[in-house]
Amino acid sequence: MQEAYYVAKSIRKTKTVSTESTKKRVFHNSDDCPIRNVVAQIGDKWSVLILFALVEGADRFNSLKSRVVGISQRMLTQTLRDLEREGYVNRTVYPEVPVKVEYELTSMGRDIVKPLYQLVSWAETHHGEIKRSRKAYDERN
Amino acid sequence: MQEAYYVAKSIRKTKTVSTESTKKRVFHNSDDCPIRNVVAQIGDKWSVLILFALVEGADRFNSLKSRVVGISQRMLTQTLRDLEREGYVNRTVYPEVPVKVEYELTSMGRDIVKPLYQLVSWAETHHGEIKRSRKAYDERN
DNA sequence: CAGTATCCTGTTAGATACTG
DNA sequence: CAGTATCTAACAGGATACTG
Repeated sequence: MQEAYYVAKSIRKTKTVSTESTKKRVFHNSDDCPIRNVVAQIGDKWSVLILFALVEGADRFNSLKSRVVGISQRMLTQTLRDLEREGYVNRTVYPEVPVKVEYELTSMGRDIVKPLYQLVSWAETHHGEIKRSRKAYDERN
Repeated sequence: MQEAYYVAKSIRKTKTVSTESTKKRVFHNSDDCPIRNVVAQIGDKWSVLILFALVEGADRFNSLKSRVVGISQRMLTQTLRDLEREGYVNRTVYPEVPVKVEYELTSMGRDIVKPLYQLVSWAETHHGEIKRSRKAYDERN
């Protein structure tokens, strides 16, 4: 396992005596921790679905709205703005009448989709196992 | 890109006429969509950090509490329960006095950490780029 | 030690109405 | 068409006090 700056060696300055002093601490500092700062961002309710929709190519606002089933206009706007701000999505306005706005993945957007696919692929494979685990847990609790 | 059941071909039954009828729809159905159902679960504030802390081996409640910096007792309990329910974590009570409770990754827990590392590794690599993108966005808006 | 139980606040996201 | 603006309900999560 690689050692990252948000995972620092435990500086045993606390008074608690432990038999295991080799374990690392895991920080969540919002500014400097990629986990909270990057993963948590795309871990919201709609980001991944929008990114996956855009993998198939540039698309317009209302087309996305109908393809990302269940999303509200408000959340589509807001999540697209967030994704644009992060650098995953480009927004292009075509000054026609009526106006046309296209969203497409940046190179970084196409890039982050790869590890996301790994994760989603894992999730698909283990989805049944997870559902069984939940069911078993709920039955014994 | 693989075609999953949460990504279905667009059934063009809406009245809107589109020049691109080949794009897929992306569902978010909570019960059947692994994205919402698995990814969103571990996308909360503490799950990934706890999983990463447990990669180093089984650990006890209060040790975890000090290692996962900033987490409250309430959220540690709650997130551990969720992770246990999903099947990522095993909880073992040792009936000593005082009681000792150990948490450790299940085989599935050790397994999901792999794609998570891929994602976090990506995040580390691109963290600077993302921060610059945010700054640029904020300056022009 | 390893939690529960309460209370409380900020955020998230849906619904609805309106606009250049 | 592609959004804003506003209101509100639900939820996530922190602080604190208490317990087997």
